[in-house]
Amino acid sequence: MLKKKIIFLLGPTGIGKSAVAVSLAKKVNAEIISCDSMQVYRKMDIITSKVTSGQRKKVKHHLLGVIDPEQEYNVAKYRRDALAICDKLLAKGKIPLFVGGTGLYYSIIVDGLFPAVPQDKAIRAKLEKQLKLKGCKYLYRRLVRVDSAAAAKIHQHDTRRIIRALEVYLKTGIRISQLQKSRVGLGKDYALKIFGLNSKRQSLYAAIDRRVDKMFSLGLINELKRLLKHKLSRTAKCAIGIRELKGCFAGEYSLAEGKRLMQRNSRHYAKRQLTWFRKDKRIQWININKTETPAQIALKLWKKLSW
RNA sequence: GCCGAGAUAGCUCAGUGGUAGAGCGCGGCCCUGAAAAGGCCGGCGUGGGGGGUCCGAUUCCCUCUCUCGGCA
Repeated sequence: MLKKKIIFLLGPTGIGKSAVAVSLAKKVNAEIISCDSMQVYRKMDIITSKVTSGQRKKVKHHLLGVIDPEQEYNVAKYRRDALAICDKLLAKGKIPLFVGGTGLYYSIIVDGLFPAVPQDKAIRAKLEKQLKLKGCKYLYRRLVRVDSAAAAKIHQHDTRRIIRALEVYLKTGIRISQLQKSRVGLGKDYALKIFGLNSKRQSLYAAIDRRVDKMFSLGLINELKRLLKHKLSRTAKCAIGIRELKGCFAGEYSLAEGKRLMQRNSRHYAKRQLTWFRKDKRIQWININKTETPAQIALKLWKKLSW
């Protein structure tokens, strides 16, 4: 039996994935599923560089602006939502084209997520209180006692992961290091084609800087002022630009400085994305140069789509 | 032209008579319910050129070059 096809288009922020994706999707009768932790939010169009409504008319996009910024969102929700859409597309004969730069979201789609241990607010609150009172070393030592395998992988300053590992253990009595061994991805049942877009670091960084400039000319400030009237969830407020520009609004530094920080943090983010993707040997990398149009790049990808 | 200040890591600068550091930048890495988050690691640089003093100079002295400020 022929396996059903799924395509992934990955790459760092600002590389130009979105435009290429639209062009590719038209060629192969695909619909796009965003693989981006921030573009899921409503009212955050400019700040997250969502594709224009014009492009959305050409190809159907999923998981763009579907969550209110007051709501929290996370990997588990993404996996649930994305796979539901993926199934629907496959059922009607469309190819799902995952496009984005959130490495973890990509990974839990392709490789799976370990059995559900949702957050537990009460346990978290307790752990966070202990963190404040006794410091991260105390929590780390606790983790070493209950799950030394997890502790060996987590740095003692990485409080987020220490807390999660403890949370999982306290809630279920099972070690997170044990649970992490069982994950089921798509690879077995589907034919996956995974592309990564990259370019010279220098031109990537230049593109990122330019894109931030463009956000400002598109009305970033107004969008943000409107957005900040809402109480943002702790996930939504992580989008690059919010923290940076809040400082300007508070009069701590100039707008120019805020923009500089946005550009710098976006560059750092791109670098981390590349580190994440680099170790995944399934990705077929396409190096692009600035003279190529999205359509030309899409054509290149299309030619590599022999299933 | 004269007076003053300076010339040290890609940038801004600190410091010391026994061959150098900090921030930023930059690079590498980790990653399973916050992931655009969070965490870790990485600095041999002709200490502007030349000469002198000294066991030894980036550090003291002389000189040249350049930069900045002031005066003409």
